[in-house]
Amino acid sequence: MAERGYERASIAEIAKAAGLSPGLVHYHFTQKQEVLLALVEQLAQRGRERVKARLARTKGGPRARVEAFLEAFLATGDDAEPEAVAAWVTISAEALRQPEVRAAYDKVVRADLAHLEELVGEVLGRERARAVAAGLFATIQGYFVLSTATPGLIPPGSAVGTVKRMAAGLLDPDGAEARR
Amino acid sequence: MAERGYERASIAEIAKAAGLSPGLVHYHFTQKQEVLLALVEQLAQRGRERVKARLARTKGGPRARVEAFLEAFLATGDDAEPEAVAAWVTISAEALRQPEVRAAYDKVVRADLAHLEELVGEVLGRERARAVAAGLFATIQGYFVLSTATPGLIPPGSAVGTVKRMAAGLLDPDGAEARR
Amino acid sequence: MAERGYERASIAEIAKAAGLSPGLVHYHFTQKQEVLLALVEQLAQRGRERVKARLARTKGGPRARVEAFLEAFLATGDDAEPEAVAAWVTISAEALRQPEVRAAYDKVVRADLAHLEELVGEVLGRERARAVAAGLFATIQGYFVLSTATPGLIPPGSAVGTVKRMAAGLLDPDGAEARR
Amino acid sequence: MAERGYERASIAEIAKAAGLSPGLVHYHFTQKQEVLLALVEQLAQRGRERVKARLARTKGGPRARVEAFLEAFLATGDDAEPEAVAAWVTISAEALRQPEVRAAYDKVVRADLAHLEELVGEVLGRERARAVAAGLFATIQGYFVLSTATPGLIPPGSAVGTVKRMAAGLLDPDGAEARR
DNA sequence: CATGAATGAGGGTTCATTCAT
DNA sequence: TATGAATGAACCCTCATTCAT
Repeated sequence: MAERGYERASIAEIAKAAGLSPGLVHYHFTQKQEVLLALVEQLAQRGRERVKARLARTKGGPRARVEAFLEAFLATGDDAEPEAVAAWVTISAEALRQPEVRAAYDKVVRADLAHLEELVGEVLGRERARAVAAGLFATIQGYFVLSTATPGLIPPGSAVGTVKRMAAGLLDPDGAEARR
Repeated sequence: MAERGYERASIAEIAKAAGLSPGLVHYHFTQKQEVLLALVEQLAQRGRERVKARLARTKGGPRARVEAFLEAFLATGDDAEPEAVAAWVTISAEALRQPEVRAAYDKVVRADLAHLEELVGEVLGRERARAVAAGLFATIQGYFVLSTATPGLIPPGSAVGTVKRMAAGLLDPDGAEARR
Repeated sequence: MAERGYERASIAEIAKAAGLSPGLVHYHFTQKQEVLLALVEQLAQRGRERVKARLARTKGGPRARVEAFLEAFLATGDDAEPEAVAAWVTISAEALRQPEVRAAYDKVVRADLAHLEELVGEVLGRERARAVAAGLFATIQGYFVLSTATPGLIPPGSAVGTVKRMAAGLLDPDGAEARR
Repeated sequence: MAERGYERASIAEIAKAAGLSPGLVHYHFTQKQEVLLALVEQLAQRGRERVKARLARTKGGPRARVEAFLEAFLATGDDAEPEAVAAWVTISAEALRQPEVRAAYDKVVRADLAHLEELVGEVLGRERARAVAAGLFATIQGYFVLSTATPGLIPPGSAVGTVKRMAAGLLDPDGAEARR
């Protein structure tokens, strides 16, 4: 599904790639959609682990923790998973049409966003945390889309740095805005 | 295609919605894909006009012009076009798989991004403008995705304000970062 | 469908028998079920014509008209249509499960039964006509089933005569019962 | 099978309803068809018992015994088994296509019919008994079909009475016909 | 420029049946 | 006896595309 998209990934091909017979796929998954839902869960799980791992080795304060979260999604190192990113973009597109996919996607996004909001909340007051977290999260999603759909457009390696500067600006209590 | 997605939007249904016969659609478009490519062009055109209109009525300096650009994509007023946003998200997902769509998408994104980069360049030096513009553009794309795939998640009306604050932070010469 | 039954009559086979491509069958019939519904209509039409024709050439009184109706369904002559009978039995079985088929079947049966009831009503009072007509109609249906499912069981040619005697008994005002 | 029809009653579902595993069903029945054949036997057995029970408590003469037989199949009381009737209609439809089912169905019908013929033979001479019994049996089958496929059409409770009057007419030695 | 019937490949899904355990 | 994963054929249905008119 990451390679071909949801519709063009046929059950027959999925089965073949997994070394299964087409019938067996339907023995384990009632519908094709459930394969996608399972993928959502898998990616969500992997994402949570990445965040957890990054936070675990973060020594700094609240700001550093927010940055660790952003790095977990955007760092381009050995652990970058371009296929997972492509899968995630595919899922978000399917979430527009399939209610069940939307529900699963929504749940994952809410959980991640809640986590980021919590981290942001340690720096800012709660009232602004929601919008700030949502903005940073949107930036992550946007980088996902652009990095897969228009490869080469984003200056390589710039994503993490840029989003961190965005975070810095948003988390700055007396804001750049104030100084204008 | 905005409603059903590319694959599920059948030529027959498209024709019906347009008051045409299926055969006539193929008289004007060699392949189904061309309908999508035409949609890309249409949306791009509309987007350019929105930006142009916003910039035309902007009185402020360079910073205000950057903000006008951001507003053109994210302002939630009478001229909001949720269906166009859904179409755009669909297009970006198709760009992952179909080379021709990718090319068209890429072209549009590059043009828009170049425009934003130019506006940003009036504030910052050229060297940082690219990454900053890319970051802000990614945020816009991300808001597009989240607003259509998880409606209700983004605090209503917060997008423009948040992205403006992000811009302010990024455009601030001695940056919040510097003060840390 | 008359030959193989509803489930085992595949669209591919139906198409082939009709000299059509499978896709074309679905161009004219939304679902396989609609083919069956069309068959119901066709059989009903043919049935009505048979009754009409028999009644047209009947010279006798009300009793003869009832008998003409019965003959239209059970006479075993040149115009016997064993395949139509098999189709009708198949339809009645499908009517048990498929609501749409049931509705179509019900409509046809009600119309035929109403006609018979009217004919019977000319002999008996209205109040008993319903039950008598229903009984004779049931006998017709039963002969249909038995003649196709257990060929050779029914003494050849006995159906019409027997059901006419049944009718005579039921239509007899002072009934055989009375004399017991 | 009574609920869904033969084809749509999957082994998996049958197994589940019986609290068995699909594999075990095939341990006891070589083919799915055998499940249907077993059902035929079961229904036949139950039918024979019903007739036997009715005859056992019948005090009257030959005519009463014929009526007892008819009541065994059509009486609508506490012991009515609509599901069994639906099953029987299903079986008769399958008998049209599957030779083995036809054989089983044929055997059961012949046995029942022979019994009825015997009872009728005690009133009439042997030579007419066959056709009369077949007619009455056909009526029973027809009521089965109509009562399940078009519920509400047959005046409730009218079946037994009507078929008894039919029997009376047929069994009347100097027949209604004679008096016409 | 326009219609809409026609094609045929391909996809999701079901399911009787098998079989290792 | 019993399980339930596994198979693979078959089926209904969809749909982009073609084409005679």
